[in-house]
Amino acid sequence: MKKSLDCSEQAVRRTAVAAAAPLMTDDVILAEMAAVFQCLADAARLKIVNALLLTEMRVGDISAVTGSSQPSVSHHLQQLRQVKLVKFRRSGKAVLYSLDDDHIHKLFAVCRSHAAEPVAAAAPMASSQESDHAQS
Amino acid sequence: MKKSLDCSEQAVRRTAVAAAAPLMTDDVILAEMAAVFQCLADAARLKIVNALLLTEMRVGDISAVTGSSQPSVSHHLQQLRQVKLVKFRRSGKAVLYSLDDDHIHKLFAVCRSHAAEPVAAAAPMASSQESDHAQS
DNA sequence: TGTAGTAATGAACATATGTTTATTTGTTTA
DNA sequence: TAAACAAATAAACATATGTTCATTACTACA
Repeated sequence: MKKSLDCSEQAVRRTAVAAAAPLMTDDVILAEMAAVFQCLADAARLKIVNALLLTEMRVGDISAVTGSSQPSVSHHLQQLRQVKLVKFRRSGKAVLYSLDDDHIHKLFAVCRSHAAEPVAAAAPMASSQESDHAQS
Repeated sequence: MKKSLDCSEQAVRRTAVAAAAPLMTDDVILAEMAAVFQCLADAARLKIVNALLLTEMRVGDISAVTGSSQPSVSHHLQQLRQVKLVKFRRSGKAVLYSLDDDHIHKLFAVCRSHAAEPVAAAAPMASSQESDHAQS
């Protein structure tokens, strides 16, 4: 077990890993981020966001467009408000909801782009395991 | 109840809402997106992603850096692989994990930016309700 | 071949989450 | 002020999720 000026891949990695710890995002921020992603981790809420990408809407409209019940939409909107992804305003007897800032637009767009990506097109190479996708 | 060429705000909104439905993202894609966000909706997994933003690592390294148990990290990595956010390769007896594509970098960055945002800095204007944040 | 070292799997548990139903709150307008 | 409409709230239920502990499967190397 003697190593002097070890430049092996292992050693390089060890160094990188050691340097990683201090660069980790603060736990409080990570928790906030998790809450934001959590809000987007539901098809019903994504549908709501999708609807609001197009125009501001009343709760009832959203309910109609997405097919979720009124109380359900109301609950979802509250969660989305809590993480500041949507905001609302009153107009007459209606409460109009809309997306809050630009982050939500980006998150939706990037994720859709990722989700819509082809599944690495099952290339006809031998019969290597096609599960998941390791490489090498 | 007679309206001819109604240009009221309500009517304009009704039109927009009606036009929204056809523009909704496909349900299958939305489900995929929800799965992706779901993977990011956990502080432990976000911590793993955060670590991998910096360098590729072995499961054991990730376990050490994040403070999660080995089986827990392994489970999380599988979820992340399933939605193609991370990939892996073998190097000797180690299995090295890393982030798969650029989407995950963007998602993490945008979300962190959103989470780190100031809470609308409690401006000293009268004593309007400071809960959530509606805007008149 | 056999023994470490490393990662994946599986079962079980406690907790968190989304939906429904029923009800309440708050605005508007007649 | 009372009726009508719209949205928020609450309780309850079934389902999903993350963790732990124990065990199994690989891979490399002696």
